[in-house]
Amino acid sequence: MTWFICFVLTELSSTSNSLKGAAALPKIYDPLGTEHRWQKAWERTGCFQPDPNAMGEPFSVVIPPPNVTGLLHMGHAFNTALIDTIVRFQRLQGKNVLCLPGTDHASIAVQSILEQQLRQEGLTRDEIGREAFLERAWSWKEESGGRIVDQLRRLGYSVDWRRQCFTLDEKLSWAVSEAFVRLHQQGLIYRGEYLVNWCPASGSAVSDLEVEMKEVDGFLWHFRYPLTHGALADGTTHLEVATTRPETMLGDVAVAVNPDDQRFHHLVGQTLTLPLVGREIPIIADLHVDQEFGTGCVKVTPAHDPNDFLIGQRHDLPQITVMNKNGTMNHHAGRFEGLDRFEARNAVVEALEVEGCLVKVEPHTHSVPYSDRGKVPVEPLLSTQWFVRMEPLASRCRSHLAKGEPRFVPDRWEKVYRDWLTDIHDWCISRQLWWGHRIPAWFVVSETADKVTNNTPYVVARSEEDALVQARKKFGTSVKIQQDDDVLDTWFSSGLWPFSTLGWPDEGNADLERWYPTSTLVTGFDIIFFWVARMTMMAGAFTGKMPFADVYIHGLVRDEQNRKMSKSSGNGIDPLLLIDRYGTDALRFALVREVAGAGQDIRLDYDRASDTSLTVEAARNFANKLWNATRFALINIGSENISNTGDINSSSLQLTDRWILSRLARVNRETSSRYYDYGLGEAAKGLYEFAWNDLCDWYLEFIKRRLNLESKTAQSSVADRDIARNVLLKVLNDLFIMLNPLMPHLTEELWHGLNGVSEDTFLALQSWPSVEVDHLDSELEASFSELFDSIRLVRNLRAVAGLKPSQSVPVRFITSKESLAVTLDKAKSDIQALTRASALEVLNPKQASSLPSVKGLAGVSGELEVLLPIEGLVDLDALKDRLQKDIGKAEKEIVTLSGRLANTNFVNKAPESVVSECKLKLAEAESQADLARNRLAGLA
RNA sequence: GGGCGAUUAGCUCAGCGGUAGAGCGCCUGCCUUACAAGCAGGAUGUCCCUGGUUCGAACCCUGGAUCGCCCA
Repeated sequence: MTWFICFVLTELSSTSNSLKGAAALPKIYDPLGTEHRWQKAWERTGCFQPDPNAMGEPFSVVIPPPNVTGLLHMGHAFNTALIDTIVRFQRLQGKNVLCLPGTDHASIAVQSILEQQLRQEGLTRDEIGREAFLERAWSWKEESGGRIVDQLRRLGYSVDWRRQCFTLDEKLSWAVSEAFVRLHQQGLIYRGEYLVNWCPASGSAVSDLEVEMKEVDGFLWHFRYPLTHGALADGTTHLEVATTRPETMLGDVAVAVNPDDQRFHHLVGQTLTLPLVGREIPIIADLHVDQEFGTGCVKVTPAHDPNDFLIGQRHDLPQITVMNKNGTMNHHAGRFEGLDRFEARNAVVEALEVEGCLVKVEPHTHSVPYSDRGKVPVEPLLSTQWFVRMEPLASRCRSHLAKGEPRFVPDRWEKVYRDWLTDIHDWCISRQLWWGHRIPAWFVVSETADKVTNNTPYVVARSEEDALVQARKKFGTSVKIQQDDDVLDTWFSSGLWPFSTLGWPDEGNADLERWYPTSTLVTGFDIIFFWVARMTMMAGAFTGKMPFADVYIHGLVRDEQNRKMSKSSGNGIDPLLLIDRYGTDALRFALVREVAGAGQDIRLDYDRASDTSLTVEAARNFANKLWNATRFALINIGSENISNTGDINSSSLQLTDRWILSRLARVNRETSSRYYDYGLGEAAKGLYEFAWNDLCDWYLEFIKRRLNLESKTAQSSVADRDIARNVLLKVLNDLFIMLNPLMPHLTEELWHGLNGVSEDTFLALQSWPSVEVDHLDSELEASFSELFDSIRLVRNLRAVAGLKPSQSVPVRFITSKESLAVTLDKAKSDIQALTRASALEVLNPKQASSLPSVKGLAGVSGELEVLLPIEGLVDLDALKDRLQKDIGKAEKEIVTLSGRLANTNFVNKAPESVVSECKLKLAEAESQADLARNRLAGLA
């Protein structure tokens, strides 16, 4: 390890001068090697593998299993950063933490990869058969399925890799078949023929959730359907229908009009002759028809449209399917048989035009259902599938929700979840695929001539043996059974994830007893329905409990143009590229820091030409800042023993020590409550400010002279030096722990480097420091903020007057504010050092007026007047400008404040404190204006 | 059609009743022995518009605009 090598070299090359050795540490932190090294050490020592029997309140999280076919994208990085921050924080709080990783098997995605491979070899899955196909699938999974998991490791995820799960593992598959059997026993699973979303690309049914509506520019075709029995008395010879999908007209079984539509009232009950087909179809009246849309006449195709399906049911119409499952037309399409559905569209239109039935075509934008996975329009198709009856499951969830289970953060997502559970449709769970959990149902094919039909009886069982026993009991000893070919929706197994991964249905499993229900689920809002709701429904059914106490919903990472990152639009930003450039900790910190508004999407700035991100770079710079602060500590402390005279609870603490310890205690308290409340972004920001501003900009500067006994300006004793050293160590070590959840590698490295801890001891397993309430001192903090203003004022004057940094000049503070004078006086030597003052006086106005007046640099801030009594070599004009500006500012304030005080309503109705504060400010502004005017006059 | 969110400095976003904030970027000066991935100083805003409530509104309420998302 770099640190230790450096230390060893130090010891060898110079006897006791650790300063020199530490100074030889690189000035720039190199994250890559460091991060890799700690990731290996954590995994090698198994330090994130909890024991269910260990002490500590349980805290558990399951990670949203990424799809095995996936590659790490920014969404994973973001989700991981949030989960790992929470989990590491809880671990530091002494909880017995389990964070359980895994992947899901992604039926459709894997299957389409494999089928593409087969196509390249000129094969189809039917040709090689189910067994060979699955063999290929498993070997693909072994080869490529681990990629995303390895990528997750690079994020520094503190999960228990030993417990890693895959939805097709034996353990999880057992849970799936058990769940299916139990749901079936409870009458919550049924099989039937319904209109489902058919994805021709994957050759399978998909659920409602896997369908995405897209706005598409299409056309509205108007066709003329002639009346079967010729013209009516009023001259009507035909009806005009409008459709966006002409090819389905081959399956039309009726034309519907609104019963209230006077235009067509008299036609209801008549029949039309369907062009091209010649079928006689009725004109019916149905309330569903919108009179305003199109022609007011709707062609009804129950086998190819969800609304028409319902109309068909209401009017007892036949269902004529005109398409095959691969999206081509079938024999019901007559001469169009064999054509693809989109070719058929054109062909049908042409044919209708030839027959004189095409009235007009108008451009028309409408929404078309697309298959999420297949990226093609889904076809509503009649088919026999398995469904889960959702209402009973959802209703149980609604009762839990009424008791606040689970708790949504931010709470507005609760409504989204509840609304979905309230108007819920049954879930089509069968997929006509091979890669997945095969449905544990066996058809008794001997009952239907060895074929599976819609009427073939079936049994649902935990195993083929069981199935056979059941089948024999019902249908006699000579039955022949055959397992359903289909597999279950991947989300069916993902729905069991929080308990199947912990050992369910083995109720006595130690992990399950210890860590179920889990503590927090962290996921994006885009899968509330897909996954969160499915988990709560399954958990309710099988465990009687909600699977997690809290659901922390986060937004999506968007690209620099605020677009959702997606594979298809090719706008993803590769997190690994950013990690290579800036380090994992920088990426994690950047992502979390941006998330303060919980649940909001985050936009990551990114320059595609150079693969750089200023946001992540800023976080990288922060890491470097911490590295250098620690380097500073090492240079100034080295490996020397610190004498016990430097006790940080001693009464000889300096004011600056007490100030930083007060800040530390406050930041500690704020940070832990923010971590608890999922205010991760705020926690990150607070720590950033504390580390950079309080610690580096001020405290380190304050103690430089105390640490360096040899220096000319040193004014320190060994005891005082050691106090500063100990306070610095305390602050850094606490800071490392507090930052550890966000930047685990860097803080681990720095902690080891600073403390010389053995390699197998980890910061990640230490205890969160307790808040030292005795150190809290808000008055002191307030006076320090005045002190900082005073120092800034001097620096500003020096800058305005164009003094070189090397020019040392005397400084005179004049104030009538007693408390400020005291603070300034106590901090005299610090102020002198930080403002390069050759001498420093703190006077009250009376004392000042007794001194001979001098020309010089003068400035005013609040109730403080600063005078740098020097002449010559300064830019007087700039100084006058500055004073003029001060006067302007003060005068403007006087106008607003006195205006407010002149308002009797304000004085009478506003709270006393606000009014008196206003008066105080007015007085201040007035005196400031006076002082500045006097100074300006003095310069003239 | 129903619902949700956003609109604040050039950019990304905090703030959610008491004189507008941060980071980045920008300007000026500094290689000051922790850090130039840094230090010091500085500039920058009709807080989307509109009414209203209030002594007082970026913040609460009406109405509207624009952008984005979800559901039908």
